[in-house]
Parts: sequence; C-alpha cells; structure tokens
Amino acid sequence: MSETASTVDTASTADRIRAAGLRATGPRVAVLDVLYAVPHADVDALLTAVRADTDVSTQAVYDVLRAFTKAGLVRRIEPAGSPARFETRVGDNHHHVVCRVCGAAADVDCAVGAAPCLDPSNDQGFLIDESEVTHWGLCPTCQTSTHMERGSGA
Amino acid sequence: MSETASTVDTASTADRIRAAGLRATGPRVAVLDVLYAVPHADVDALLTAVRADTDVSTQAVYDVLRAFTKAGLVRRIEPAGSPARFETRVGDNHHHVVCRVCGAAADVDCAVGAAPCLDPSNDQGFLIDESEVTHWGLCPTCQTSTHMERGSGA
DNA sequence: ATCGTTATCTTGACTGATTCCAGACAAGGA
DNA sequence: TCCTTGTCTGGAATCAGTCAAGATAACGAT
Repeated sequence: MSETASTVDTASTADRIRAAGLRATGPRVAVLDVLYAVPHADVDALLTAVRADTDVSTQAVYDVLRAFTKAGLVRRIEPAGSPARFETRVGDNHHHVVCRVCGAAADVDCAVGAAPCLDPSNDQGFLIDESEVTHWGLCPTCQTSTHMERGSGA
Repeated sequence: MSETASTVDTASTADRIRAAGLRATGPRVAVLDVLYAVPHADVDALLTAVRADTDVSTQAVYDVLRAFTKAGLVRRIEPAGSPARFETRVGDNHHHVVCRVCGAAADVDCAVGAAPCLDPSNDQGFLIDESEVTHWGLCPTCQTSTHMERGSGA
C-alpha cells in the first residue's frame, strides 16, 4: 500500500494484465505502462514510447490494444479526424474535450451528473447501451497561441 | 442537348446551393438531392446513389461535401469505426444514435433540452465551442435479429 | 447570346491508419 | 519438461481521404 505514486510499478502492471485474464507479455506490460503515463495516446505515440525501451512491431501494439480493449482494461476513443486513442480510465461515465487545433484530449465528467444523455427523450426505438460525449474547442495552450491556424475545419 | 425535363426539386436544390454562396453545378445538386433523400449517408452510399443518374468522380463528391460542410449546408458526423457521414439537418442541437451491428444512424434530440453537455462542470481550461453526443446501441431491426446476442455490454 | 474569370471537376497517384496472413515463438498448464 | 495455445514478426493489402495539375463549366458583365 505504500507505493510511490510517481513511479509506475511494472510488477503491478503485469498483475493487472493477468487479472484481466490475459498473459503478461513484454509488449503488453510495456504498452500498458506507457498508457498509464500518457493518457489518450494514439498508436503512433504508444509505439514511439514503447520502442524507447523495447523492440515491438506495429502489429503487436495494435494487437495488444485490441486485446486490452476487449478485456476492458483500456477504452478506445476515436475523435473525428484523428487516429484512435486509448485510455486506462474505464468503467466510469466520463467524457472528453478535444482541441481542434492540436488534438489534445482531456477527461471531463458529465455536466449533469450521472448520465443525462443516456436517456434521450426519443431514442427512435434503439436499445442504447452507451453514450459518448465529445466536446470540441481550444486547449489552454492553443488559446494563448497567437498563430493558431484553423484551416482544417472538421 | 435537349433539356427535356426540368424538375422542380432540382431547381430548389440548386437555389439552396446558390443561397449558400456556391455555384450550383451538376454534382452538387445531385449530391445534395441524395442527401435530402438519404440522411446520414456516407461517401460510398452517396457516390453510388449519385452515379445512378450522373457521372461523378470520387474526388468531386469529397470536394462537394467539404464545400457544403464549410458553407454550413450539411453537417459531417464521424462515428467511431465508420467512414464519415453527412446530413442536411444543420443549425440545431441534435445528436445521434448509431447501431453497433448495422451502423444505422438516427437523429435524437438532447435529453435535457437546450445543450446540457455544452457546459461541462469542469472543462479543464478548454474553450468549448461545440459538443457532440453519440448514443450507441441496437437499432430496432438488429434487436429482433436472432443471429446475435444482445444485452451483454459491448 | 457571347466572353472572360475563376470556381469546380477529372484523372491518377499517394499518404496514413488499420487489418489480414502465415509462420516463428514464448507463456502457462499437465 | 513437453504441449497447447495464445502472441509476436514482417510484409502486403485494404480502405478512407487528400494532393496536384490541367480541363471544364457556371455566373456576371458586355
């Protein structure tokens, strides 16, 4: 219980993977470690970070991420116009803010509390099991940047 | 070139395009007409439908859609895992339900009214200008299909 | 109705993200 | 330890979307 918060414990990462019913292999531990350190990382960032320590194939990372996602260890988010990102914060009802300029993403809790948008007044007969909210705007950094170019209006 | 038929629908579509400050060309009128008939169509569906009448290049459709989107004539939505879709219902604050099985999409109005999710309690310092809500679930058709199990979280 | 300007469209190549495939390989259980 | 099964590697394929250059046509003015 007395672990240093600033340090990522490799052993516990492996345990977490096993706890999800998966084998704790090198690439998996490495990917999950990076993901704890860098929330909302995309495959490319993950690949770069992991390769600083180990050698991994692109395919392995995609594979690992799919296995993690399926096991509920990570959540995959896919903001329009950018490659898929992954985060370790799962199981709660939180949403995202994405910067239109630099693509930075951050977590936000739902404004109204529990899950307001989970109960749309008219669901068109759909059986809804999840609602996803993405807020678009400018991150603190890009707000102060004077040379922000918004050419790609997406 | 004997222009025999002059469709009323086409004329008004052309007017709408001109009203948005764009030239009313063949591909544009055709694309917008299809979009009015088939909401939430993706580029592929649009291309197929338009080509039933005219000859258009893929590029033209992408181009037309970008112009329309920029002009505010259509709205581009991009549900995770599927290509971009377009709709003509713009200017209001409505969201979408997407079927996890067949990808069907439908419009839904926001549960709480105006724009609850536009004002997250904690915006992390982001300057938010738009919020997007996507509900995931099963469409009426896929709910009754028996070749798959439902109710078990995604 | 014709002309000129310039926004649009066509063709065809190209990038980036993600997946498929087949074989080599390693983690865990008997 | 040996086996089975799940993983990882490398390479090629697919799919969505974009870039570029030249041909074409829409719209306003004459």
